[in-house]
Amino acid sequence: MQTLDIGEVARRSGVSASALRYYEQKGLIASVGRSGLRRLFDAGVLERLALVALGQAAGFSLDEIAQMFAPDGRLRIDRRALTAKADELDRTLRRLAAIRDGLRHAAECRAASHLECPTFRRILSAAASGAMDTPRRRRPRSPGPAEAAGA
Amino acid sequence: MQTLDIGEVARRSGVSASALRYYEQKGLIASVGRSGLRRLFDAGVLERLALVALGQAAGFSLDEIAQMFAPDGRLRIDRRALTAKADELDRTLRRLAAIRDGLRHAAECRAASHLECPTFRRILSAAASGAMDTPRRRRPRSPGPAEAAGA
DNA sequence: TTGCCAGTTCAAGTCGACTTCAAGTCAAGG
DNA sequence: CCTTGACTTGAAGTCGACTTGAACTGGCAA
Repeated sequence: MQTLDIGEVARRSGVSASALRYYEQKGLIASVGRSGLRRLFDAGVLERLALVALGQAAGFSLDEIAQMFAPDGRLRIDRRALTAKADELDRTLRRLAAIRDGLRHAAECRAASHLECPTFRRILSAAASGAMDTPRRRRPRSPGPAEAAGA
Repeated sequence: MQTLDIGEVARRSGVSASALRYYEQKGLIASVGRSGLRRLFDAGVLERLALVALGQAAGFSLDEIAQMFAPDGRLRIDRRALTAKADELDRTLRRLAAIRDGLRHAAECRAASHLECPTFRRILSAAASGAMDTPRRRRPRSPGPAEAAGA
């Protein structure tokens, strides 16, 4: 199997070289050797990176994702953790949907002040009660990936 | 109208005193005066905090939320921004729903290895293509609020 | 009058996921 | 042979939203 240098992996995966080194430190990926100082990666790293991206998208931290790989590199799925995360996503989805509706309402509502609009006040009190605690913002991530992991 | 000290506001709103001072620095809330060194807040601050919480839940940064209050303290709604955020939430919702389904599938799928499961591979390639870039994780936030802002 | 305790200030620290920087290495091309 | 430029390292910096720490203040009860 061909080996790729870090720049090649970066290009194909859309993950920056510095991030790749960071991932290696964290044990998320491994290089298969060196050419001088340069890391060489097996093409399989692209699939691995896709798994990492998927885990991140699901809301797992890099450390949690690292747990999902057995020392031998195989996938070690914890079904309980996945189900728990799916349930958490369900809750998040409900919360975000409510907020989206609230935003659309606020953008259209013609009440003199939103504070006088019953719908808005209902949403507001939900927020005040902590029922809507923070989701967290997505990153900028600009670079055009380019169809990694031949799936 | 009665005034509240910072501890009282913290208790009623579920927002820590240090966060309240931070919000004041940022111009998100204002105290109505002092008693010695101690800030005094008008009870209206609770509604204001509910608005802040709502903005955060919607994914606005504190700076963006600050923009939504006119200098006089009234709400200054930018309908365009709200609609844009609602649209963004729609995209996020779709993405998260897809991932949730993927997680549930992965938790139940009996393929020898997930990497051999077509459904999983499809999801994986979506992740690899960057189509699923990160949502961002919710904070711990433990303290039991207690029904602030009499809405 | 004293001493407590909740408040105050400003500076620095935290967390996660990276990025950036300075200084150094090395393989290949001219 | 020498330059170039993509790589290497470790340390430090970034961002947002707070928290924590140290040193201090001041109103109120005993």
